[in-house]
Amino acid sequence: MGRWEPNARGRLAQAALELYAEQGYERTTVVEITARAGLTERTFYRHFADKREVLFFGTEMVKDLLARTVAGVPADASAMDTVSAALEALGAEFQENAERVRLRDAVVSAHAELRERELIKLAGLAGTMADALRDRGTPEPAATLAAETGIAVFKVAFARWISEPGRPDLPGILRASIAELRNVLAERAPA
Amino acid sequence: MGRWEPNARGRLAQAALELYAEQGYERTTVVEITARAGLTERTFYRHFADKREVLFFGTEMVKDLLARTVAGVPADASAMDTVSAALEALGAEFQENAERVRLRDAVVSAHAELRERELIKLAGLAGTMADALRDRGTPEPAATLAAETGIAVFKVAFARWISEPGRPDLPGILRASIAELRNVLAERAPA
DNA sequence: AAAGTGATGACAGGTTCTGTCATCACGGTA
DNA sequence: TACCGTGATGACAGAACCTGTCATCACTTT
Repeated sequence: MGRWEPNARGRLAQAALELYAEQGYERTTVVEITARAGLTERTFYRHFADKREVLFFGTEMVKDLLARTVAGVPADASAMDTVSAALEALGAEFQENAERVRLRDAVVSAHAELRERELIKLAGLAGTMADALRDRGTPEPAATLAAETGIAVFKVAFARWISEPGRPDLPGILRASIAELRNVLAERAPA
Repeated sequence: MGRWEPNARGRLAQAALELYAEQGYERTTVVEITARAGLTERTFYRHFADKREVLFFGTEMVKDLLARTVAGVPADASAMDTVSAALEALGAEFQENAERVRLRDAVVSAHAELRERELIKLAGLAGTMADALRDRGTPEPAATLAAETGIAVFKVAFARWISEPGRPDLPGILRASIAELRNVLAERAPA
């Protein structure tokens, strides 16, 4: 496997995250990243589609986690409870790598270009969950609604988790947010 | 007001939409757009922050519509019913300009870069609605949850509206989607 | 008529990203 | 041992995006 220095991809990702955090995303050039990783600009673009993607190549693993969790939920669970279980599993994983997740979020949140990429990745996660729900028998539009709503709740809960460093229970915040959403939707206009 | 040829901004936006539709977004250069509009590349970037933004400069008007509608809903309406009213107002406006909306959606949907921009604009709309809800007295996290969830439903309903050219009632699809979401959330796991 | 204002043109230059071909390390095969 | 194939990397050219800067032009104000 290893011919030159091993793990070129990982070295590029590490160097990029460091430089983006140290001096900002915009003021970091791809040439700087490759210099720190001991590679050339052209090689960067062989591993990552563009300068943003280097922060998002973990998305496939997240998709797998969500799809596997949805598939593993007992068949008699409701669509939204299934989505909830998947998001809580993701929340637990974030929890375990809190430091890295928070650093990465700080970098991404600081730049509109990176937030855009984050949002389309989140939309992809919703699509993955909707597919997994349909595989379990949830019909449309319920599957897509549950998945998209779940991602919307995740965004809100994640933001709360980030904003409160002393409150570490992301899965708990997720459960509470979904419960709160049920209340918001159950509230109807007075007669 | 008008010195040179009038409405440079509008001519640029029109030329861009035409070219993006005719030959694709990626294969259209900014120089081509400005040539069709009778201007120079530098002037394009004085009117629009980048090559994508030319398709999204109507967002401010949409924000105004949502904020005004939320502010105008009777004070005793629930948060989600208020969001619903705002989205239906936006849906009605889309309905009135169906042809342009559909053409623009076809262009945006065809390119990941443009979808990214669309998603961050939608996130901005959610923020605007959350602000307007807070101004009405809705507390957090209910305001943000209602706004984000509303946008999630809008995405689903809009996609359905686009996919069914013979079903023109976007406000109706929005109402139905929110009702469906209430059902999805009310469904609980069996004891 | 002169000065001021704001939009546009012209030009240089940095950065991102792609296409293309050469080079290198290693593994297999005779 | 010698040869060849494979896949990753280096080297280089170039298009397109985007920005900074200054000059120019049309129109307004005094």
